[in-house]
Amino acid sequence: MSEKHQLTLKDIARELGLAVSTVSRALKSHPDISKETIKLVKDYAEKHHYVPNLLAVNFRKSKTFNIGLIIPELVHQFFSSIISGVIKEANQHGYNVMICQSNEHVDDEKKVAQALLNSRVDGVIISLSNETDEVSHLKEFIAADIPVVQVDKISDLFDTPKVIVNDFAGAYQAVSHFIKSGYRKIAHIRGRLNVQHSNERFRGYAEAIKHEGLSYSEDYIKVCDQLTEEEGYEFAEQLMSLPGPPDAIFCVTDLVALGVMKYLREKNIQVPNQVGVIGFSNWKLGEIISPTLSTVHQPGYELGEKATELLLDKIVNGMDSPNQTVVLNADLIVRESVKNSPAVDGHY
Amino acid sequence: MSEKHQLTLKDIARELGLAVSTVSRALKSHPDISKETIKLVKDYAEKHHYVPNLLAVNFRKSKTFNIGLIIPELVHQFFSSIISGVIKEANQHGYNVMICQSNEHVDDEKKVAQALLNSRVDGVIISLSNETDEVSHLKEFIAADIPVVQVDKISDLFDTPKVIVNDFAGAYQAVSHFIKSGYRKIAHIRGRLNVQHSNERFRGYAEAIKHEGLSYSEDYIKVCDQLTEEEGYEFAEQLMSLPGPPDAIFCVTDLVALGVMKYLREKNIQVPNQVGVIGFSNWKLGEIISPTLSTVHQPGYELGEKATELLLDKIVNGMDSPNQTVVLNADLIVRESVKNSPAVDGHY
DNA sequence: GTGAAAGCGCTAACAG
DNA sequence: CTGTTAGCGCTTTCAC
Repeated sequence: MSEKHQLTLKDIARELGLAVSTVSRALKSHPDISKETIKLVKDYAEKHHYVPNLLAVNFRKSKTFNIGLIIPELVHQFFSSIISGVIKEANQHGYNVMICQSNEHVDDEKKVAQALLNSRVDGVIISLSNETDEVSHLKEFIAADIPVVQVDKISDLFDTPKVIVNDFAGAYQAVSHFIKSGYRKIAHIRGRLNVQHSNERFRGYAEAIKHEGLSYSEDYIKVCDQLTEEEGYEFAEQLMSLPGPPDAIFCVTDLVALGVMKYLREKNIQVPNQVGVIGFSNWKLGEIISPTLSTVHQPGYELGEKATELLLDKIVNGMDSPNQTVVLNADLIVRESVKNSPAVDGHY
Repeated sequence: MSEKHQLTLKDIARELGLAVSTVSRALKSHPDISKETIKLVKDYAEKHHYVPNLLAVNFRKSKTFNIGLIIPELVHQFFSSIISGVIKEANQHGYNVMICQSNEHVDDEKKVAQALLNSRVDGVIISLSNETDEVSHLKEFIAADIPVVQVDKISDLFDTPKVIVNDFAGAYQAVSHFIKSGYRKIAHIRGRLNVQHSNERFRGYAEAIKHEGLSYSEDYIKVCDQLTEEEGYEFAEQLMSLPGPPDAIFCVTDLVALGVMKYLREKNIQVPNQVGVIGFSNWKLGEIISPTLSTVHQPGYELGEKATELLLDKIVNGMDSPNQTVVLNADLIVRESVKNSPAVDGHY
């Protein structure tokens, strides 16, 4: 294998009988440099495959061109969509992404935050762990002049740009669709009371029902703790055993909806004719089961893109710009688990 | 906000009346330095939260402490498991991971390879795209003295350390299990003829059947092109319409198996009693459908860990060590889609 | 227009 | 044991 001493500015300068600084400026088409010299240098660089030593450039500029991304877990369709959006947007602007997992634990979150701080990332995007209820470890970034953007799972205690999904509108849309399709007794299996997502989805559910002049009984609201299929199954059983069982169930997430569908199938309750089901998140598996699951799509990829856009803006233009909160739409995807009444067809 | 000029070695040297080099060496407990000085310096550094400037260190050492990871797609359970393993192992040794997607296109693969080359990563882990049939773009890494490790989707044209899954043994295990459970007419929906995975799984199928003194007819072998649920459904229909339909179907991947199960459910063919089904990959959704799907687990996380281990070895110890190929086991996970004959219980 | 020189923070040979 | 010195490759004043 040949000697692979990488070509440096010095080499080019020597060969061309120029000064290093001239070569450096020529390569960036500095106005001071004559057209001829620029051409000369650029041609030489191209011909000999000059590649700037990023290590040196970054050192000189005190920039790593790395941004940190802290998410609860990597192996998860929603989060990997976010990651994908972040990477694409970051790479497009010459930045790398350092991915860290908190595993939904605040201790891990603190550890990786410290690591990112030490490795001098240029900025950080974070989606908070479920356990996180104070943000001192994140404020250290701000203290070190490193911008932060929060995405999806955010905290009001921390003033940064934020990108979130409109859970309220998504839920509202789902429940309205139930009503337009002829369902009247709509139950909701919701998530924990202290989680913002769950509260917003619940609010969307309640508002949609109210807006249509309907009402729901407290019996129709069930609270999931772990958001598992088993809980869905369990709560479906409870709901369907009520004296007046619901004719539609809106679930806080797809996995819970699958548990519900499993129960209904076992009891030979027809979906969507006897009971309609809508989930939330648009997991791949909703397309695969039968009947296919109607759900509310969360635009993970776009969340990642947008968050990165906001972060790069802060990195490039400084921390002083105002901290906006961007809200992306969560849209209903209608599949077989909701019946298709004529009243609805008219609308779409 | 206070001035946040980061503390440097120079600062410490000045404060302590020492030379910069002494401070540098003290911080790494160099044997030449006296215990007292070491303690003095370390205490000071600790007290004032000295953090080495990685940019400078890396520049000096010509090391980025970045490794590149090229995978076909991020939003995919198997690949995100690999990523997760790579990140964990890399971080543990002070390396970052730059993730790039080829989107299963060789053109994208070439582009990201070039980008990684330019950004001077210390090493690369790659899982080839389906389209990749020549590896000149990867050999450039070797020419630049950057070690490469291949994982899962590999090429024989490129001599590097490799980490793969024992597809043959996994398939063999699955089909043997069918036979031990009392199934005799076992079909196989396989993948493309030019894909190594598919061929190995087919070989495992064929060998297991042969070993048990059985045989299969060519009618029982179907070739999937896209590995979709639809193809599974389609081929299940074809298989079950044969004059002598199979009593078990081994599928090249879980998604195909789900298509098969969908067909069987619709035709009211009982799984597992009339027909047994086994998939491959251990996707999350196999646990959720009913009956739950037996499948062969591919250890993605472990693949990622092992590949990183091999890569770091090359990075640290140089490129000259021999290129080993590590084969990890793919183990059968028995769930409800295979009947539980007494003959089997005895074995496990 | 171009060149000379300084310096980013750190490491490592070399010298005492 | 510790200090001096040089230098990694690049950018950026400041001269000419």
